Amino acid sequence: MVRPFYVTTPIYYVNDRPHIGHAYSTVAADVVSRYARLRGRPAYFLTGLDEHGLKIERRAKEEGLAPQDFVDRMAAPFRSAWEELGCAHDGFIRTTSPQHRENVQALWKLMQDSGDIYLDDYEDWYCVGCESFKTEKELLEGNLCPIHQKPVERIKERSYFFRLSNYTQPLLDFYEAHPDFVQPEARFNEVKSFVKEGLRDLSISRTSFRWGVPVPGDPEHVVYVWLDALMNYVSALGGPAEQGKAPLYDEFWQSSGTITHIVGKDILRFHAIYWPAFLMSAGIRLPTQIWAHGWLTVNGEKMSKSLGNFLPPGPLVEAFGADVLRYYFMREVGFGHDGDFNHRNLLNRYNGELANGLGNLMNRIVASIVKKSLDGRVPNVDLDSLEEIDRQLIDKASAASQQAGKHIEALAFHRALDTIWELVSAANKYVDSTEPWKLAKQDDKTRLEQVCYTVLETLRWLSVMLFPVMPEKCNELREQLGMAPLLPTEQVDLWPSAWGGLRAGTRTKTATPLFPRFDESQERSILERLGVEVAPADKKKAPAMTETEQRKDEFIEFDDFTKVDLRVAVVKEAEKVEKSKKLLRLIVDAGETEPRQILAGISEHYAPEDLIGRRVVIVANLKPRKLMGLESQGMVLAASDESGLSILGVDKDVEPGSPAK
RNA sequence: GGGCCCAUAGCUCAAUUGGUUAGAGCCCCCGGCUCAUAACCGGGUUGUUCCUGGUUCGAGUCCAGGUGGGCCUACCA
Repeated sequence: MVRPFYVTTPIYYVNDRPHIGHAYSTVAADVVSRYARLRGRPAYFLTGLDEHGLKIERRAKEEGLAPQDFVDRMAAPFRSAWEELGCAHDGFIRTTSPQHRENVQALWKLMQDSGDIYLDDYEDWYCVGCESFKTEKELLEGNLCPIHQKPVERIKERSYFFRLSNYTQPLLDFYEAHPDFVQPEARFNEVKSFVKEGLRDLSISRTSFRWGVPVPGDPEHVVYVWLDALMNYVSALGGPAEQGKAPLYDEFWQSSGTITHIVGKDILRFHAIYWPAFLMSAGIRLPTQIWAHGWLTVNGEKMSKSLGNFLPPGPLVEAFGADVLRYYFMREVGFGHDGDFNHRNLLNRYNGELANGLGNLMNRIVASIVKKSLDGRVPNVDLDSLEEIDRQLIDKASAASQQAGKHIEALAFHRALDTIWELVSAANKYVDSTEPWKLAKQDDKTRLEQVCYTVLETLRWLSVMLFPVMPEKCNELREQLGMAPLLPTEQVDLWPSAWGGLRAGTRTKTATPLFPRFDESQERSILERLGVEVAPADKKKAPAMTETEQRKDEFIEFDDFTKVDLRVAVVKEAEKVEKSKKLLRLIVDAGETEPRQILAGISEHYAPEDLIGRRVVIVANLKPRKLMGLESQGMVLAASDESGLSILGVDKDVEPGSPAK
């Protein structure tokens, strides 16, 4: 029950400034770690920064700074962002720290001792933005990286390799034995099917830049940034380098505690495949779970610098407060799904749930009825003499507490909050049904006290259950209840389970409403200040695609057909493409000044020599495309059925280049 | 090409894993209340559970096929 709990966010690349995507991951990690602490578990929450790599080295140079000075400068906004958001991390790892570098080298040696590292030549395209090699087929037209749309570079170097191929089966066995290793399940399936295809050895060193951790014993090489980065989860705790004198490492990694890595879905492969393989090789225990969450769009659009909707958390925190933003993150989108950050929606949830729901419940009881009729004090009631309707609310609270706890443990934050709001709603209903204001007028003091106590105690429960998500607001709520701030203590489970924790006679306090409602003009000015364009009359939801539009005609226009430039061409040369099963490389004369190179996937059906001299029909204006590193400047038409494939030709020797129509 | 996931009210999502009449929230309309932040409470409207078939006493749930969407992966010209 008191197993240690270790949760991490990804380490963010310092080249960026913090945005709500980073904030979302970090808040989630903060929420689970706060929850674990409330349950009395020792918890450690790690976040940090990835500060190495070619991109940083270059950026620093551009700015005329030493790399270390550059990253120092870029690190500051992250630290302050997490502070503003109330993310109380225990550790903040930076990959340039000596402790981290030592541990990366220690990991390297452990992997080397296992015989999993060897030296070989490597040549391929490299994208500086991704910090990774790209295969030909991934590249866009003109050798552009598909992610960054920037040119990749041809890099040939001697490189150390990790025998990832040896871990295909061990990984599959591990997945089999740990069916919850990756969440959500659909993502786990993707990981498994990727591994089942068989893994190739991984290049894990670079000589093309210096800004990284030197390979032990071969300082010409720098450790591959992903190996470097993944190691942070262990190095932050002291790691294998500090063997025997790293109490955090012993407590949170080497114990039987839970280790949860929260990651974005884009970096799942590194965490679910490479990282466990590295650890297996080094003989270090594996994490318990990798949780891949989705992406946030902003008002329905993908967040990007070029679109100008790159959203830093700072101004939002300023406008709404950290807890409101945290609440919105956790409430709005199912963890694991993609979601949308929508300002309008945030305001609706704020007014509808926080202000009208929870805030008003608190206000109507504490600042009004209890204050006016009970002298602002928690009444003394006999819990055994409560009425049925009181017990129903208590039962509801009990159920909510249990359910919400389970949901948070499963990182289903939206469900947890859903459950908790059912209780808020039930409590408001309870107040309406019991009508304490009438009891006050009727001088039915005993009943009035019972009703007020029941609501006050419900509020106390809520102040605990919502604490992981809204720590500040919950402590304010507690202050108004006359209670001390929550102080999680190891070995003590504070999660609500016993009714009656609120002491009779406690003096409640009235203060400003917890969540003052925004009226329309306030909403407008907030949105204006944030620079959000608001559609006047509820701009119709993204028009998506209407079903009717999708049903296109079965026919195409003649004009459509004439767009296709079909021509007769004569095959001049033909050869098999090396290492390819299906492709033939053809040089054809299409009546143009230069011959064309066309790749055709017909190698299984035609021998190259049988094609030379034949007339074929080609699509001449097809956009060129690279296949196996060779550009194909057109397409050879062929018909196929179960028995095979047959190239289309002409039955007279028409001139090369003749149009076909 | 191979694979995975999904499809439920106008929107966002539930449905105890095959069990009664498919439910919430938001939105909209009507009513009540007046302690409260114009808050709260009640009532009302909206469904071919994507389609077709199958298994079953019983299917939103399981099976087959199809359609549409998302994702992973691949030498699709």
